[in-house]
Amino acid sequence: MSLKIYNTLSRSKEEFEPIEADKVRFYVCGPTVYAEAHLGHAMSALVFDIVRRYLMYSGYDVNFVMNFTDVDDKIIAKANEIGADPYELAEHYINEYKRNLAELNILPATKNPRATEDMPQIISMIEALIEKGHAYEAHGDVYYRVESKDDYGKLSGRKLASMNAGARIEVDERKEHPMDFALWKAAKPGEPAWDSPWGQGRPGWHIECSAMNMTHLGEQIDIHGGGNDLIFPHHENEIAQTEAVTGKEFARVWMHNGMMSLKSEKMSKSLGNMITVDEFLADYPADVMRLWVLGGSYRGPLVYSEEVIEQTEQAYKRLLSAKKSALPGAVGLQADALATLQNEAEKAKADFKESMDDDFNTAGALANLFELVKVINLARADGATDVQLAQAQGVFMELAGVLGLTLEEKKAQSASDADAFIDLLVALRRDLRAEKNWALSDKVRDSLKELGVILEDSKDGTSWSWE
RNA sequence: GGCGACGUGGCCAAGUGGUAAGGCAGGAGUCUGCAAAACUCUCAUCAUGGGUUCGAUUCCCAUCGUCGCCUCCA
Repeated sequence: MSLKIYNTLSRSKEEFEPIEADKVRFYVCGPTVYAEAHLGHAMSALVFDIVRRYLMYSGYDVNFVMNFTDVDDKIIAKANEIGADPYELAEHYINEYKRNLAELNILPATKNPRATEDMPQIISMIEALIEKGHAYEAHGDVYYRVESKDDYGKLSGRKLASMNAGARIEVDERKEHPMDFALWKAAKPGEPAWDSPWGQGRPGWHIECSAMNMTHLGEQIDIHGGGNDLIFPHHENEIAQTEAVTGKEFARVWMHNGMMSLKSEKMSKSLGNMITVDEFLADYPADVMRLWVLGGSYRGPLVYSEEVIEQTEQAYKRLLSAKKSALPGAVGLQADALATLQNEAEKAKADFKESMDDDFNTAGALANLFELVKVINLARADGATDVQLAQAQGVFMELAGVLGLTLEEKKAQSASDADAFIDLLVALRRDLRAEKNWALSDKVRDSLKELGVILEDSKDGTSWSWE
């Protein structure tokens, strides 16, 4: 079995073959940092984290670069609005973003380049484009000439002619063609600006990604990812610029995640219908967010609703059940039953890989994981000992880890302090139960539940856990 | 208007030319003082209408519906 990935460029699944064997050059478009990260950002980041983890699991050495757009109209506008320095504003949100990623158990990028830190490369790339006739200067601005290459539009499947017809944007007269886009914008008074051959100014949005790609990964990369809202114009323009400069194919595979929506409307900063990552994580473990994303197809939309999140939370609890220890009085499995358990675990692993190899079919992989949960729980119910469960549970945790699930149950702040008292209550309750004082023993159980401690009785004793 | 995606049980969601994974919820059991957990059993004919085929949910066409992009956006 080999990995197949859906390539937006060809609109089909293709066998994945990196440029250099065993190495993957992976670039993902990060956010423009002027506001808190919302669940849509989290979805995208999780999708590519899962892709990256699976590539690593498959033996690839992954060089994962995600940029931050830290100079842009929105950042400047927001900074002016609140009277802050644009650079510091960006700095603030970059740190917040990184904190959110860490909380979501997303592996840190190999590199997080920022537009403002690669200015010389951006400028020299624009110079190269002008030199080759793909760009032109006009009053301190520099525009990319979309008609200079005849494959413009190949990613998004658009033809210049048809776009022209529907253009409702006011056409800037300095442009040769309405679709020409800015590589460099002349500075207006008070805006952050850098020196350039065309005067003071700042880079356009698309060129920074091209320049950062080239600087940090090289002229050609294996995978370029981002939200599907970036296909046009952002990624289309990135391809145009980069290929115009290098004359080589830019990215082998273009991956795009679907959008998150809230009540049938795309969640976005500009629409204001967003739930921030912090808001979500205040109520649910990071694993629930990840599990929710894993439950669907990364290319499709994800619709937020309380009901779905609660369902996901229940599913999460079921996943957790596989980790539990053997029952107190476990007598051990017969040899054939143990063999079945281990075979099933290996089968789950093989099925899991097969699912993931098919364009990261996480919903299928998750189903394979749940099948393993069932097998483990069944073995435990049949009396398997901890030692006998270990192999299957090891496979289970390995696969969960590939998906980035930690399955760590959250502990109360002062867990270590409380433990002794809870143990004491459980011991007292055992005596109450021995005396068949059900009223009091139930009261202890109910009261502890209100404090977030779950008691579970079995004929061999009582176990407890934090909710 | 142009380009694209999608429409599977109450909810979420895989998948296949030969009658449909998994999760949540529901129903019935086992276990238990009770509860919880776990386990067992149970719950769909795949938007609609045509067509191709021995046979389609899966291929083609049309219709309806939902969503995304075409402007900043993960």
